Amino acid sequence: MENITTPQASAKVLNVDLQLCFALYSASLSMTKTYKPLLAKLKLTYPQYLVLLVLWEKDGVTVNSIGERLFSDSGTLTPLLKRLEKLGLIQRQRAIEDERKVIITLTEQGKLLQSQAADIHPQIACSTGCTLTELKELNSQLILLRTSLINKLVTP
Amino acid sequence: MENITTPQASAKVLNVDLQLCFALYSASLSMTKTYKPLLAKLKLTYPQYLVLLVLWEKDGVTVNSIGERLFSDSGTLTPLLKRLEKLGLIQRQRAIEDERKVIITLTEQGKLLQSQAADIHPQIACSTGCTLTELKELNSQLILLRTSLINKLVTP
DNA sequence: CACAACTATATTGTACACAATTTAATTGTG
DNA sequence: CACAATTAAATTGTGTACAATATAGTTGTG
Repeated sequence: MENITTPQASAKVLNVDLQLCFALYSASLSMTKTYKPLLAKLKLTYPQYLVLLVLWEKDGVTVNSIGERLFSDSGTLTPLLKRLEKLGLIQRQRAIEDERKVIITLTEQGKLLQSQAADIHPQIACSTGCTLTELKELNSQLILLRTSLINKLVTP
Repeated sequence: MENITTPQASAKVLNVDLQLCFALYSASLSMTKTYKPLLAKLKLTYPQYLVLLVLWEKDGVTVNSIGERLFSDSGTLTPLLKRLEKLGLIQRQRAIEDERKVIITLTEQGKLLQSQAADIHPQIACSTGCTLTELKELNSQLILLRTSLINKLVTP
């Protein structure tokens, strides 16, 4: 029977390698580093790539809807989207029916990038050293975890 | 039999929710957000907390050794450590035997913080909605993933 | 229709993350 | 011992992440 209040147990719990948070954090950063050289060929950063993934699915959407999809807000997205605009990949224009909204649309160049990006995912999947089944399993576990954490945040 | 080259399969693979990278990224950000209010009470950020976890295990170490442990470099650590110094939690001093090295030592205040931080991990574990077994399992899967990714980075 | 409340995005400021470069100290070689 | 190569940190510059605030447009209510 473990007693969490003993100094030994407390030290264990404070060991960085035993904390899921750190595994998550370092694995996420490693993943970003793995993407970096592949995305550099397309002159994209990893968060920019995520935004494009969302837009390739469906564009002509608001900043907010991208933010909901990616769990980020305008403070992050506005400058990021301006960089994508400067790269000529998207267009930003105020909605006519509600000028508070900014509609993000892919340019032809932005649409064309999709086919070039298609190579990336399989290469990453290979770098993980996991089988497709393992990847799917880990993916759904992480989504469950994320959902729990977010729910605890909203209603603590 | 799946053929990855069909437009359908390609669209699937480009769906952001199906990509492990995004699950990892968003779960990691959610985790950081969960820690934020708890760490705010100690006036710490999440990366600062990670550095302290390493130091609580063993202090009197170089910047580099902290970096190896946390997979980060001096560009990130130098300013972070200066902030911890300003908070009075650590001391930074050049090693006598090799003045290129900077030795990081916990102050008394920095050591005292450990007991206050002990509450945090159990609270996070609770927010994940996972059992201890599930947490350990996910943790080791993520460490394996990280190792694979880093190995592929070094020797591509 | 005036006007408060709300909504969508933008801006500002702090703190990473990380590549690239610089600085200073140390080590290996002739 | 001189000096090139190496090493450890620090610095610089770009790109997020995110809280807090500001701005501008819209909607609901009397």
